[in-house]
Amino acid sequence: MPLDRERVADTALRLLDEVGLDGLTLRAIARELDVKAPALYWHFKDKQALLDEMATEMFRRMTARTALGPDDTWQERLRKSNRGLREALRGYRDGAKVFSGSRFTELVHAEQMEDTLRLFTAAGFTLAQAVRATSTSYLYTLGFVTEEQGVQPRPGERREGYDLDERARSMREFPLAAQAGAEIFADYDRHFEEGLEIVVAGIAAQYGVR
Amino acid sequence: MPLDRERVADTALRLLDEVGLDGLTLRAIARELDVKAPALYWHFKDKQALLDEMATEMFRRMTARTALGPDDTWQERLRKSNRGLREALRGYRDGAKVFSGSRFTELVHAEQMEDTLRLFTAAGFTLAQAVRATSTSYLYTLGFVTEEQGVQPRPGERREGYDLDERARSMREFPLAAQAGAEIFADYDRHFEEGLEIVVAGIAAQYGVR
DNA sequence: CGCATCTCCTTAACGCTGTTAAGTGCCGTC
DNA sequence: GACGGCACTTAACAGCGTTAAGGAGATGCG
Repeated sequence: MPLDRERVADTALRLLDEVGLDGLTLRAIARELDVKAPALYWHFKDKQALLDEMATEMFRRMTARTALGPDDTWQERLRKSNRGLREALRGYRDGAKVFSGSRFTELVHAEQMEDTLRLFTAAGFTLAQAVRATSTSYLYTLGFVTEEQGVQPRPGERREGYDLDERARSMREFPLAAQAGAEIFADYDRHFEEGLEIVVAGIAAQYGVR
Repeated sequence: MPLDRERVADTALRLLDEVGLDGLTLRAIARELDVKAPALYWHFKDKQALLDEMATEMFRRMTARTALGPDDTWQERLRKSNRGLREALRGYRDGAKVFSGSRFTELVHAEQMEDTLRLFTAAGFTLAQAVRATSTSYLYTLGFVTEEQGVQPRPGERREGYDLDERARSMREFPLAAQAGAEIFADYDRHFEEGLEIVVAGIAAQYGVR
């Protein structure tokens, strides 16, 4: 049974989660598929094309896992989709890096986008406002998870060199900044939600839609 | 006259802007400095340490270029510092990627952070709120420029494969999403400002501070 | 002065990477 | 039964980050 793009992307995603983006070599992926590295070039024109397919697959799994109610308020839609995005990115080591460094190989996102834009315009937003609202929250989430995974590559795992006590000690001349450490490098779940609420509240305030 | 970390980082930043992160090899940096690649290991323990120094230098130049008034309102402070951050990141090809993939080698950011947190707490925010407000805008900006540079590596330059007409054509089943293209992939300056205003308004609304 | 030490760099090499070229076996069609 | 395309292998290439060993020149010290 021959390979296909999907099986390669699936295996590559599994491996990505184990070894991270640096360890994700074509030879390692090929080994996992019981094949030699150049075989991958039959299915992808280069490594970036494979990464693109991986990002696309991440998005597919996100939409499959995230149930979006058709009767959501725009606020709930924004919360659900951004939580879903965060979970999708956190689902793999370096997920945010891979995702933001790639482009979709298909129009997988058009349908969800259309649906959300319809919901927003029906709620009273102009199209431009709807786009601004959704991208702003999207970009926040992307930035958030990128930084989060810099400290915490996988949920529960912590990269070395982020010792809060030592940070506080070295910053003792800057008491507020020192104290802020606990507020920055811990409890990502709560902090993500708080930032998301800021964006949601900002959209409501800025565009006068509730 | 021997090398030092600063001259290496400075040259590496210049080269980064010319050739991008993929082309930024130790051999190329060394060549630019009239030196062989292993010489760099006298000044940096590995390539990541050099990238860290580059990010630190980017931050230094940002603070040097961005004048922050001591009597700013918190809104003006947030606008200024995030505009400054965006310009700093856009100042180099792949600037956002390098920046968000690195960690500072010194406490360069503690002073500005302290100052901003002081300003925010004086304006009525709790420390936790101040941190949430500043990080949310920071993460938005980081996400924004990361995506921006994916399409537009340098101001005025455009990566291939982002043809708006072709995108619209392929999405003709999804009219809103198709139309949204123009709203997403052009006029980054205005869109950055609008997103930033959303975040500012959200902070005011969420924490009841004006 | 003479010898040692430290600084800063070179030369040579290692294992690994993405990628290309050429070749090989298999399967369906004429 | 020859042919052609599919899906892969083998072999190789240039270039990568990195390490080991060594060497020239300044500096310190008896």
